[in-house]
Amino acid sequence: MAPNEKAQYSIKDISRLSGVSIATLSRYFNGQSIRPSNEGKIKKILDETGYRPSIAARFIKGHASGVIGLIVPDITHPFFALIAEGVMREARENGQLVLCGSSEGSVEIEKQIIDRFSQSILDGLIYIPVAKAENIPAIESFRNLPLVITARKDIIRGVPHIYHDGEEGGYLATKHLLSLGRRNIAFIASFWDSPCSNKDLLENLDRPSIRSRSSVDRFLGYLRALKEAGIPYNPDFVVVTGYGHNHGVEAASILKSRFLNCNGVIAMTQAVANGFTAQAKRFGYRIPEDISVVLFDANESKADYTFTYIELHLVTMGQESVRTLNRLIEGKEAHDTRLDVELRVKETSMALHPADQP
Amino acid sequence: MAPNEKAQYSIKDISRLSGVSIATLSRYFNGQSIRPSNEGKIKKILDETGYRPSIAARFIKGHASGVIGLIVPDITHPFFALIAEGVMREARENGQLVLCGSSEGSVEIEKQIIDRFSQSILDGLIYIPVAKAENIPAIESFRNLPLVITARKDIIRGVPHIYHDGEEGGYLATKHLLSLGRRNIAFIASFWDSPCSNKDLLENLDRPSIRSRSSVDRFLGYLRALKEAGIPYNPDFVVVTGYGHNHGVEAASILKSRFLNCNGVIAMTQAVANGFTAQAKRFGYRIPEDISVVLFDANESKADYTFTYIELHLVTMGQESVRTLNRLIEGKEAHDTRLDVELRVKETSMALHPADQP
DNA sequence: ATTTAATTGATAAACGTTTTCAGTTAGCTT
DNA sequence: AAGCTAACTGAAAACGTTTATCAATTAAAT
Repeated sequence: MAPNEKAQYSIKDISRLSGVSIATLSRYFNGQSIRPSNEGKIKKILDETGYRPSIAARFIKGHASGVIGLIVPDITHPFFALIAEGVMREARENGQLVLCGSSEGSVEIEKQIIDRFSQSILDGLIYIPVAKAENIPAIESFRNLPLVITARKDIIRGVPHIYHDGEEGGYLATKHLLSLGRRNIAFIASFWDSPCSNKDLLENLDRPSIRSRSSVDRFLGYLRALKEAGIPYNPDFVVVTGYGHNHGVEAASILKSRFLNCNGVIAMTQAVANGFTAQAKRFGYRIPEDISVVLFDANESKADYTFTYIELHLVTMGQESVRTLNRLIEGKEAHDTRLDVELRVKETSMALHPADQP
Repeated sequence: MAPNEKAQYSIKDISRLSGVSIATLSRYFNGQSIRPSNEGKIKKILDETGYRPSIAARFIKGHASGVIGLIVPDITHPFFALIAEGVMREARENGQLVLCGSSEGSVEIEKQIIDRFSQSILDGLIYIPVAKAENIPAIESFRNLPLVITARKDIIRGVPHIYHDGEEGGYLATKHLLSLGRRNIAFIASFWDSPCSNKDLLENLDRPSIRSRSSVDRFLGYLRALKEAGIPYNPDFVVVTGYGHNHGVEAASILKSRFLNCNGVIAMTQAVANGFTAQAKRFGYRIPEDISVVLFDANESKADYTFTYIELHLVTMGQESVRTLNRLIEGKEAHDTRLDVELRVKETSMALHPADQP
């Protein structure tokens, strides 16, 4: 562990070079008003030296470091990358920096990251947990650290959560398919791991091993829309699987094997939707004529979506998380924020051919 | 700016509680051997208090902070997200943290980030520039900071660059299409912005406004493969555009308007490939029967690729960047690393129908 | 020219560490 | 048991900043 080759200048050097006292320099850097003539001298020397006060030294004295932490389950997943983008943007606009850790979907790694973060110089933390509350490791490490939980709800009591309305999303998606005359609507639920083998999500709504509420919430919206339309719930239309392309492929195979004459599908991600579509086409179905697909947004380029999707405003979610965190850092009150979702209809959305209507 | 509510315990408290001197505690935390009886006492108190030494205070004393910086042009682009994943993984395995900034493709924002980073507590920086060397802002801010440049080559003299062999990638892609009997191969080049309007890349290889070498390098490989096969270069087969789905769509329209009877396409990204495919299908072409597509990898889930692609080992690139940076931080020599690329043939790759062979 | 208010500088005490150096201990060897 | 090492220890100074104090200076208003 070699010593760091430290910044050349200290506040003492700047004082000497500019002929302005240390105290005044400190006041200048902390936004108090100083004599214009001094300000001129200081600026000149700052320009020449490129000096900046040391964040570390200020932090020791109880100043905010301007660094916030962000823990995401997987930075390569566009869903989290978009949130991260929002976090970084808002942080930057506030003059803050972001210390970022990707837990790669593992509780163990998440624990490691939290451990490291807790001895760091963070002013606060934005946390997207992999697991449910009871499994959150080292939760006491957060003791005195302002904390915001994002993209999850009801994880830790007394902590603000920023999330979107998954139930509404599921409802809008289902209602859209119904409006196209499609009544046999499959729901492909995605979980991080240990998916419940039971396809009937109704019986698993509160299983502690369920890694993400998203699918469950959306499923509740799906149920509500069906009920409103007077369509009885049939668990055979539910597939419980993962987030990837392969899971979409798998879901298509499973649904086919159930002989359901399904004509609408709700997928949690683009990857699942693509996998499903590829496989369904191999089976000879036309998409979207025979089966119409709706998915949930997680993409930097909305143009990539062929299908109608539910817009989740993920960048906004990231930004809002920082705003909320900064309220906490400033000692103000902060509360949960539920962001709205929106249905975005694409040209591929197609009414079921009248001949096929029941 | 409210003061941070600081960690409860300091090394003094631990000293008082354990009856061991501050100096010995410090030595203990820095891995020097201490008397077993003291070690026992210390461990007991550490368990009770959860105390960790403050990174900031250590940094002031010249210790490494264990924090490295990462600047990417766009964290939502899978290309960079994968590199970031590699960086974070390797950093974590070394007990380091990553301060991450996304410049959103803007030189201005990049400048802001560099500015903030330079007053921070970084041990070193991994930098994926948006622009070419002469446009890199505040380059002097790096003066004393260990620096590695990733996914770019020949940007700053004397600084290690970690990049992949773009020329070889272009060559492999082209050769693969040739091996399928396809000789009319289009090359869709992508640039961050201000693409040269001139479709003849040959005349633009050194334009300073070209934002990314990737397309140019791959283009050189394309030329080499054509030459080897004895096919004369025809600039009409080149389209210069951007990175998005819409650009793929546009490229298909442009190529069609040139009446080229193109039967192979090389795209820089999945988005471009998808856009191209969608539009080509609208024009009535069969993919891959009529036109075979090869693209360059930037996806967390390789299963998403329908098409044959060039594997870029982006996570490895991130990891290797950290390894190189750490050599610099330790004061050792470090040098450029060129990572190999590989051709991954997918089942959709299809020989041109004999009837269509020239 | 006088009053008032705003700014200044020297100094010193923090903040939580590491480092230096002189002093202490424990483990060996006679 | 004494002597000799080698390993360990503790007090205090240092790192670069902020903050508080207080007397001294400056600028603005009358």
